[in-house]
Amino acid sequence: MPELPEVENTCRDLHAGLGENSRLEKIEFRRADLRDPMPKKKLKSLEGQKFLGVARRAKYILLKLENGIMLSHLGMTGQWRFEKGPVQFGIHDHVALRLSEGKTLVFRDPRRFGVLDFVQYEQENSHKRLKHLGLEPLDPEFTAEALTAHAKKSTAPIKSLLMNQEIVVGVGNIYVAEALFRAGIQPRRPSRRVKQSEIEKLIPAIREILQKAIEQGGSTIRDYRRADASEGGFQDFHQVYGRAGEECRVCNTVIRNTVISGRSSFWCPKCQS
DNA sequence: CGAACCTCCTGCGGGC
DNA sequence: TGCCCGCAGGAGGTTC
Repeated sequence: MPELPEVENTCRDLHAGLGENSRLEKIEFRRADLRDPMPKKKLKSLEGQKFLGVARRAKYILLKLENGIMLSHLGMTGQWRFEKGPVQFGIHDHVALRLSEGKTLVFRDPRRFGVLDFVQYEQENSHKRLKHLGLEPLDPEFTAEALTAHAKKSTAPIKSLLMNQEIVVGVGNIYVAEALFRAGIQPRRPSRRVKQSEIEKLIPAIREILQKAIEQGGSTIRDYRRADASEGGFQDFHQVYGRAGEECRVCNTVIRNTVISGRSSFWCPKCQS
């Protein structure tokens, strides 16, 4: 489900909902594993500690407490939500963080592709889930030069290159489609054959799409919800994702869906070459 | 080695 | 109406 804009909004919601002085009173596990077994003991060691902040790295959420970091990934259907007072748990509510003032933060994840892990402060860059991550697309280090260096030596379709989290993070199946449309590049083009001038368009295209999506609260296709259970709004701005068979809003050509590495890939045959 | 494929899991929408 | 199939926003492991 969630790509950078959805994770970023989740982080902002968590930051706002936790406020200045929230404390983790208790963590309750309603099952033992998500994608992997959760490190119960290590996470329980965070009980009693204050939340110091919320950060995002790639599609990971870092809940920073006094003596360690709770790392979460939403997978396809993960969701954090705040509850006040007694909680009516659903079957897919797997973890509950009991906070001060009778508030609870609930992690729900029907497909259980999500992750909840523990990271020590010294391991922020060396933890196994964080150490292989590539550039943040909204950071200035994500440049045409940097992307070209990878593109030149890759035969993979440009779409796959952009979704490779070891190269650039946060871009998933929705936003790669939208960014390639904006840059006028076919998703199947071999990376090494994408011209320098096109890469130079791609960088701002990715940034602009992600920024706009963040501003709109992300895309709600099915499961994604903000921490207050409201929906995102960027799905209304999708130019190609999920629009196979419909007309391109720019040139009226019928949008196509091609399978690349087993994933749906939406594009306009006229606007993208 | 890189790239494609497979897998984990549940729910839902479309087609019959 | 009801059942079955295919597909879904991720990503790590396996295979070729």
